[in-house]
Amino acid sequence: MRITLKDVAKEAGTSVAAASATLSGKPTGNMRISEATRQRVIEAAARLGYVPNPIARSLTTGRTGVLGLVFPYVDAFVDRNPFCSKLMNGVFTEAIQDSYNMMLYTVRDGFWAGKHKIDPRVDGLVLALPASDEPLLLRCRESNFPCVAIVCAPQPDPIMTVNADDYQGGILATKHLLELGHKRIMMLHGGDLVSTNLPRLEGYRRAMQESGVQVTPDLIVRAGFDWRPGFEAMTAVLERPQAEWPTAIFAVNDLCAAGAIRAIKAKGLSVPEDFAIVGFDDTWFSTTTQPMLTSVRMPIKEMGALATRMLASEVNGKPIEERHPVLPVSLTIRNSCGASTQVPTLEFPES
Amino acid sequence: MRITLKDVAKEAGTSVAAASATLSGKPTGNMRISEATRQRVIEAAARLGYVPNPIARSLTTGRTGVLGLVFPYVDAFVDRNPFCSKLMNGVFTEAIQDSYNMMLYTVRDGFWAGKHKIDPRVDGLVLALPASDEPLLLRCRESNFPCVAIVCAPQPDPIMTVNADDYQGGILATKHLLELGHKRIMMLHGGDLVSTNLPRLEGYRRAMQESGVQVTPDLIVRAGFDWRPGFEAMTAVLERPQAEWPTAIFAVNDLCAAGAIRAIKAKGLSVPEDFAIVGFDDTWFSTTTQPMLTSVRMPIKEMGALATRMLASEVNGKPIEERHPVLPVSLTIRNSCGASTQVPTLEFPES
DNA sequence: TAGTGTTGATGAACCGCTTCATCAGCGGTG
DNA sequence: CACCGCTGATGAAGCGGTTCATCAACACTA
Repeated sequence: MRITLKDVAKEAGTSVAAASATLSGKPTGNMRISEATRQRVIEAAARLGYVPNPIARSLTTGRTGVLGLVFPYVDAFVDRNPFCSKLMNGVFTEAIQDSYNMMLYTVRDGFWAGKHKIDPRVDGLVLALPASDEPLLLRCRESNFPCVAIVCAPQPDPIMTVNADDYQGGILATKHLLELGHKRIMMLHGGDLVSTNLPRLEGYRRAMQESGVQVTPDLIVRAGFDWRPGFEAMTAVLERPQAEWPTAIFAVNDLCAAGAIRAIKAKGLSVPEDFAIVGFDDTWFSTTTQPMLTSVRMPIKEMGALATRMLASEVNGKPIEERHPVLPVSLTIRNSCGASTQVPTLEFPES
Repeated sequence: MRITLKDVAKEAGTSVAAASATLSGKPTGNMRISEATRQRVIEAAARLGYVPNPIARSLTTGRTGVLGLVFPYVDAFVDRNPFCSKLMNGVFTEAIQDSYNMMLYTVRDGFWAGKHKIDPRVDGLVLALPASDEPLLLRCRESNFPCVAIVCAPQPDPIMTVNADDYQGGILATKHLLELGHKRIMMLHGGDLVSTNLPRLEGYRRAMQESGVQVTPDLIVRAGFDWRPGFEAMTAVLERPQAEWPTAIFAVNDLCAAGAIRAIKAKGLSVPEDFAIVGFDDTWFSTTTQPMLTSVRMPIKEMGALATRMLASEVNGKPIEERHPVLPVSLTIRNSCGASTQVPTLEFPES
């Protein structure tokens, strides 16, 4: 049988109320506890090995000390995209720091969106939903439920958002290729269902335009955020007359870039000799391709951590300086573009 | 304000008890509800948009409908080992199937083991702890808390376990190399803190012995379950006189194998020409190395799913046929051993 | 002495749901 | 008619905490 607060009170010779007040730490209202009683309660609790029941506590307080993390259910994402684990790592680490537990949800078959309401067992939600039209997002807004969305573009209040500067990332990647002398730079983009796609594409366009390089429609090729679409799109490109080939490629993410590299190799061509290529995300994965990927680095773990911290603040009623931070990105130069800078040929996938 | 059961009862013109009985689905005890009342309650609930409060429900029933998944907090594991995400995927998918939610925990700095008791907000735990001396395991045993441990070697009841046949895996890997004509086969093992290490090592020994090949101590080299230890161990080996080099390597997992491959390439040597190499796990990661890894395939996702299913059964008091299943492994042949069989040179990392 | 404050503590209500013991009503039996 | 058994439903007691209103006791002031 579980030890309850009543047991502790009896053991300490006090009332349940007094025991509650001392053990929950905050003598609320006009509740005052003398040092003597406090000690007796604490000792009694220790003697009995008392552990408060968080469920009972939640019922009255309306708070659970649990945050939810919501993922889309896409195998490619959960199972095989290091972006996901890194994000989770960030969320998790911060949650522990803030003494929160994490509940995990996936949006699948309308699991969350349709049949289910927001789970009252969590105080708030971190939404890692790549699309901004996800019904769950709307529901959070309507019911004014504390939540912060990662990588789904800035949203109107009260939803908080955390994003990386995808637009700047697109510019960085493209400029790098331009500076290496490329003109025919192709973008393998991810389609408009994922909201980070657009700013990356716009960054690309902007950089091209600034350099006075024409962006013809054949340079904008639809691929996707995974390996296979990258492979297939690139394969299709290589079936064009050689004169129409690009000399450089900006892929919407690293998996896509890796797929493209495979397609190139499958044709007996090579990177960076025949095609320079830049990816996006720069997780440990970028160091596993051959050659290692030059990639736009997003502070993924930090984004997860920041989102969680913001959520914890919101839940605790603390003010939040910036409700829609956009984190800076940078370019990690490796070997997939043949840049003249000195780059490591041996780098460990640390994270 | 939340709609409560009382509201529904009032709206339907019945008692709270009747409303509860119909909505929770199981007219318990001698509770009987007429079809008419049942309908009225259901309609009232729908009209009001009633959603039961799982916290209140848990308080009385003692059940939460939540399972916990516990990971060790090792960056290499959570962040960068596809084994982890795949396992999580399996656990998750099955949990949803069984209408359970998942809570995630990590064991870090004695977070769980020391200061905290078992969280009563979960009905059971899936423990993905690589070591079998984890205090949390003991605590579960003592308190007879429903739990199933994955990859930490079969445990005495009441703890359930799910394992892959690591021993057989060791045999398969080693035999493959033996059949390719190798004699000097080295094992890069992972040290004895991780419990899957030993059976894999023993499988290796067994296969060697069965073929009458001597296992000298220099063939058993301590590496680890990650990239870097694989790299460093192999680098050290390559500093031995060439005559003492092995011709083939069995690495304790794929990350370790990948590290070894890097070490080999760093010396200007190549795989499989100079060294044949077999890994262990066979996640999508195995197809990203150059050459692609021949690897022992564990049914990781299935293990996660099975563990979860077993746990759900246990929690529901259903009988469990096999409390300590050991799942079969197989060998996936790719290009890292120069096997003569026809192997794909282009394979997508599906999972 | 009566009135006012302050400190320390308590009983009981409450959170929203489940469940047990009880009961009204009613038709069927002896 | 008295009794029984069944159906359908209800009130109230929990579950284990938190919190509010109340209060005893004891100064301290006027």
